[in-house]
Amino acid sequence: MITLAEENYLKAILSISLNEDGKVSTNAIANEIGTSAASVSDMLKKLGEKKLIKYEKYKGVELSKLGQNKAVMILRKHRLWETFLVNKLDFNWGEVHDVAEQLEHIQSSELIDRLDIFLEHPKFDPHGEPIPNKEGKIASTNTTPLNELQVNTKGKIMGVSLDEKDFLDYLTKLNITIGTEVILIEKVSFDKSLSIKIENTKQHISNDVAKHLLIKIS
Amino acid sequence: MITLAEENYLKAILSISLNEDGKVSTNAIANEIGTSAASVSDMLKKLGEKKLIKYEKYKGVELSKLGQNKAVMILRKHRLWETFLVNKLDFNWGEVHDVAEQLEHIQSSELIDRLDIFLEHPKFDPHGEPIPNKEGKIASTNTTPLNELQVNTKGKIMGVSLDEKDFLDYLTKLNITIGTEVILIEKVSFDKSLSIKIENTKQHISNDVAKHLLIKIS
DNA sequence: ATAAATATTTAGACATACCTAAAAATATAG
DNA sequence: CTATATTTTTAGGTATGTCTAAATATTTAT
Repeated sequence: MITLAEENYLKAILSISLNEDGKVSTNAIANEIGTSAASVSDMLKKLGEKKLIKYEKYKGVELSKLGQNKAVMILRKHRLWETFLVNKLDFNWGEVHDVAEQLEHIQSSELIDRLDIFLEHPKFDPHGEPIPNKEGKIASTNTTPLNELQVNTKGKIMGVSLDEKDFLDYLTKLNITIGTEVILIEKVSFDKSLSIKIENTKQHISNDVAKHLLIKIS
Repeated sequence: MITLAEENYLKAILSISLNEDGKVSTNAIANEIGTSAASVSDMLKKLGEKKLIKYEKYKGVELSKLGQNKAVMILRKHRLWETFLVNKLDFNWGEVHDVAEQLEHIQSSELIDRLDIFLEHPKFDPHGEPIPNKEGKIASTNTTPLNELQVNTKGKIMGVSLDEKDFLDYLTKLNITIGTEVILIEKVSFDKSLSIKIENTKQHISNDVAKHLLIKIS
C-alpha cells in the first residue's frame, strides 16, 4: 500500500516535472512540500525501493511509469473533486483547494469513476486545468501565459496555473474569470508589469499575476 | 488537532455506548477496533489527557461532552456521505461503508454543511439510521428489532443496525429492503430462528439476521 | 585547478500508533 | 474468603515520517 505521505511526494514530483524539464532536485521537492531536504532524502530512498521513482543519490529523481501513473491519478482525483465542490456544492473557486487536498487521498477507483460519471466527464476543472482521463491522459491546452504574449494580442482566459485562495480572490476582485476576453496593451520593461484591457476596462497587473493566467490567442 | 486514530477510537466508544449502557470496557473497544487491549490502554490515556473521554484506570471509559460531540459529528459525516454515495453516485447499500469510513475523516465543516444542503437535509441514511443534525441531535426511531416482536405482529422494516456488505447483500437476496412490510409467523425456541412473511412469501431467517432488522409496528 | 558556496545525504532524536510479553488489578468460583 | 480466571495496564520494542546538526558530494567562481 501507498501511504498518504508517499502520495504527497509523488504529487509534488509530478507538479515540478510539469513546470520544468529534467530531473527533479531534492531541494525543489522540499520547497514544494514545505519540509526539510533531509526528510525528502529519507523519503526518496523509500520511494526508490518501492519502484515509484528512479533515484540515484545526488542525481535528482524522476517518476517511474508506476509512480507517474499514481501521481496522475491523484491529480485526476484532485481536479474531479474540485469540480464537484464548485459545480455541485457551490463553493467558489478559491475555497476548494484545501478540501480537495484531503479528498484526493480517498482510496476507491469505483468512487472516482462514479464521480466522473456524475459530473458528466468534465474535461477541465474550475481553474481551467485539464482533468486526466481514466487512462491517465492529460489533454494539452494550447495556452500561453499572459506575460509571454506580444503587445496588442487579443485572447481569452482559459485557466489559471496557481490554485491559491489569495490569488483567486484577487482575480475575482479584478473581474477576471475563465472565458473573459483580454487584450495586452503595454508591457512595462522596468518591473515587467502589464497593462491589459478586460471587458473594456483598462487594468494594470504585476508579472507575478500575469504569468499564472493562461491565454488562448484569438 | 485530533488524529485519524483518535477519531476512530471516539467513534468506536460512541458505537458501543449506543448499544449498551454503563461505561465502556477496554476489551470492548479493542474488539470493535480490531486491535490489542494494550494499544487501547495506551490510547485511552491520551484521549483522557485531551479531555475527550472520562477515564479512570481499570474503571472503563465514557465520552466527555467534547468527545461525544466529536464522535457524533463523525457519525453525521459518515451517514451523509453514505447517503451521497447511494443517492447521487448510484452505489448500492452494501458497497458504501468502506468508502464512507474514509470520507468521514475529511476535515471541513463547510463541506459537510454544503453536502447536507445538496442532499436536502436527509433525516435517515440508506440503511434507515438517523443522521445527526448540525447541533448533534440524533432523531429517535421508535423501532424494535424483529427478533423482539411478538408472533403475528405486522410491521414495516425501517432500517438495519449493521453496516456490513455480507449482511446487506444477503438481505437484498431475500428481497428485504427498507419499507418492506413484514409479518412474524413463528419463533423457533430451539435456535431462536424466525419464520416471517415478506411480500406474501414465507421465509425463514436466523436470530442473527433478525436482530439487525429494525421494525416499526403497524 | 582549487577554494568557497550550495546541495544532498547521513546520523541521531522525537512523536504517533501499533505490537508482544509480563505485571498488576479486578472479578468469579468453589 | 481465598484461589483462579479474566481484564487491564505497564514495559519494552517496531515502523513511519518528521526534525536538527553534521558530514559528504557537487557546482560555481576566481
